[in-house]
Amino acid sequence: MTPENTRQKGSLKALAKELNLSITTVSRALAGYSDVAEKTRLRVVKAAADANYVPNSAAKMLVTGRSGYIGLTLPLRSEPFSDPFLGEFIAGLGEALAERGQDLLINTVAANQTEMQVLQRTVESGRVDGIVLTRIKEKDERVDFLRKRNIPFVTHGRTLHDHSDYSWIDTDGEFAFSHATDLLLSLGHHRIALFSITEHMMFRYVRELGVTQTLENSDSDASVTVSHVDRFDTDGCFAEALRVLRQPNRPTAILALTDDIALAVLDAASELGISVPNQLSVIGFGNIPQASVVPPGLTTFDQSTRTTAEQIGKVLMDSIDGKTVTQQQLIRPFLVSRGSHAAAPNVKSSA
Amino acid sequence: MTPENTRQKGSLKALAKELNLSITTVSRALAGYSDVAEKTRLRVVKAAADANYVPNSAAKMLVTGRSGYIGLTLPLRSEPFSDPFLGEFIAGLGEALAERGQDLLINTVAANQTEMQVLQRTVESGRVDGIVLTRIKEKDERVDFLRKRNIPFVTHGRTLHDHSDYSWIDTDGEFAFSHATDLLLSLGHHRIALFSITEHMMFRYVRELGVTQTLENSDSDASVTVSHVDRFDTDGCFAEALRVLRQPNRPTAILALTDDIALAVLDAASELGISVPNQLSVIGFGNIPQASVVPPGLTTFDQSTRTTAEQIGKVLMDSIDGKTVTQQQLIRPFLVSRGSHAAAPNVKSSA
DNA sequence: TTCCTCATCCGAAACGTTTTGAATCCGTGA
DNA sequence: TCACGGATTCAAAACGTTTCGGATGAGGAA
Repeated sequence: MTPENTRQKGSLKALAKELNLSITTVSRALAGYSDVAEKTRLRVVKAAADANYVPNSAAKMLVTGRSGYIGLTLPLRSEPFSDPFLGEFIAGLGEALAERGQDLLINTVAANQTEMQVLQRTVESGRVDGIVLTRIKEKDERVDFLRKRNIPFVTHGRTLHDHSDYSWIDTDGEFAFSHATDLLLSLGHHRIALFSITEHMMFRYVRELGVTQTLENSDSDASVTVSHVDRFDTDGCFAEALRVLRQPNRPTAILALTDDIALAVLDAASELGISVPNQLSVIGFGNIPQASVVPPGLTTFDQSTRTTAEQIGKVLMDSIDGKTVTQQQLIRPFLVSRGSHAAAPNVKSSA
Repeated sequence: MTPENTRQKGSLKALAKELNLSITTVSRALAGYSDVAEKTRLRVVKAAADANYVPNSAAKMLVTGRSGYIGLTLPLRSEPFSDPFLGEFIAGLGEALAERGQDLLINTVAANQTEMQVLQRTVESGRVDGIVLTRIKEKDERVDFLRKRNIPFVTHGRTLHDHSDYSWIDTDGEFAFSHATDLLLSLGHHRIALFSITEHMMFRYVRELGVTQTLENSDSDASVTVSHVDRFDTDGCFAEALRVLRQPNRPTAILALTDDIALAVLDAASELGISVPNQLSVIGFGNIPQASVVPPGLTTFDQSTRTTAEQIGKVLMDSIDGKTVTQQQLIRPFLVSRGSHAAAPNVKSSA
């Protein structure tokens, strides 16, 4: 049905010759400059459409110095396989970029190189107009590099110090875990366990802070014990949960830094015949797909990954366009209340 | 610690001047040609490393005609949000490409354009050396376009007709559903319902085929009724499941074309107080994260998305290198046997 | 000495755009 | 008739590579 006009050799030159015009004029006509007569502009546009003309990306890039690409480096393969976060994130990002005509360039680091090398090559080769960084560590050399290199970038998450002079979007983990702690306290829980992670990620820091600060500021005599587990090691999480739950004075509530960990905790509870939420409350973070179907339903926080990614895309676009100075945003996750939390057992003992 | 040599103005020209050599020689030295003296080669390589030189991507692209990018167009936003498939797929693909130094270029289609337009622009602008296509329809114009355009591409899935002259990797859905049907028959099920989808995707066709063919070829008098639902419309799936399960002679087993649908079916069964697997067997496809935690555990097929994506990457690389003719592969999913299937109730009635 | 070969290096073209600064054309007012 | 100005158009440079076809120089054979 459609013309199916399959060009092979595309170029302004060919178009120009066909139209008896100079390359300059054709180029400017297509770009919509006002110094080309309306009549010829129409001629050119029509011919271009007929010839199925699309400007060569490399040539344009070379002369304008802009590629139209945003760089994102993929997590290393050591990271977990089934990560719903990644798909969501990319989808959200892609959408924000598409509106402005940018595309997303994804680099995976090969076996024989480091993420920093990939990042450096990507930036120095002029492949990208901007960079998105995820999984920010408390101290992150990638941030230092990009800052020094003076290329637009936005991070998902932030470093512990010196995060005032670059743009970032972060999930307000402190708020979430503070909220969760308050919730547990109000339900009469006194012995709380926090399952945190071993990695030095910034989000670990703020989430732990949310718990400890809230506890300190409360007039409750509740206490929290912290475990540090490898969040990608399900067996390890499970084992630690078993250990904690077998203690004589076991906690009545467990806060898990991620839903994956919460899942392992639920498993362990089930293994030990501990009923959730009657004998144990569990609250996670992330609202992964499993959360809604695992019995009795995991109470957790939704971090609206997609929205966050869209925000990141927008801020980055602004930054590339030179429109704004640095922007920083803390996005509040919201509690998804399901069946895994309840009032503490033995409520009688509440002062 | 590191030199932190922040170049701003990179170019062969600068390097050449610094070394008192011609641009040609520097270029050829870095490329490892044999017509540059070993001694100067070492000098050049050292200087390049010191200067932190990375060749400009656009310039290279322009002259070589190769970008080093593989194109992947993202599903439209109408698709479901939480799709673990996408992340897996991109991760697998990225990994295969990284080994050969290719990167992944992701295009999202904006609101005012079609996927075909995006694809065409991407190809015609010379942005990519090859294309990966997913979600193949029974008849797919994208395949036709790429074939005509004569650019390397590999599809995940295949079209119904004429799929012999291009490269594809597909999941053997026919095998899986044939297997599942056999399994149900051997467990004594006579009334089977198949929950299929409304879209005209190629995978629908082959999965349905697996069921019907197996049934025809068996000497059982079992029958199958087919429902067509919108797989992204959870409520619709649920409603249809309710309808089917409320029938006087309701099926004793349900095959769901995807795990999402299976989840809705499990929900409906639970709503009606029908016990799975005692009164109803349910088998899905995809092995999404929920499958392992939803009670009583969803029996389903794992399609090893990551491996598939890696294969696609490899085949595409071969194709770009001109190494091979078309390659086609059917990857067998494997059954993940969990708690949602069992022998049919009323086994006495087996002839 | 002269010529040839080999090793090494280099100038210039080419890739397909965008953009600058100038050229051309036309009508109008003097 | 001539100069001027505005509206159009264009030639050429530039972006940073790769590569083709020599150029240069040294050493050895005739």
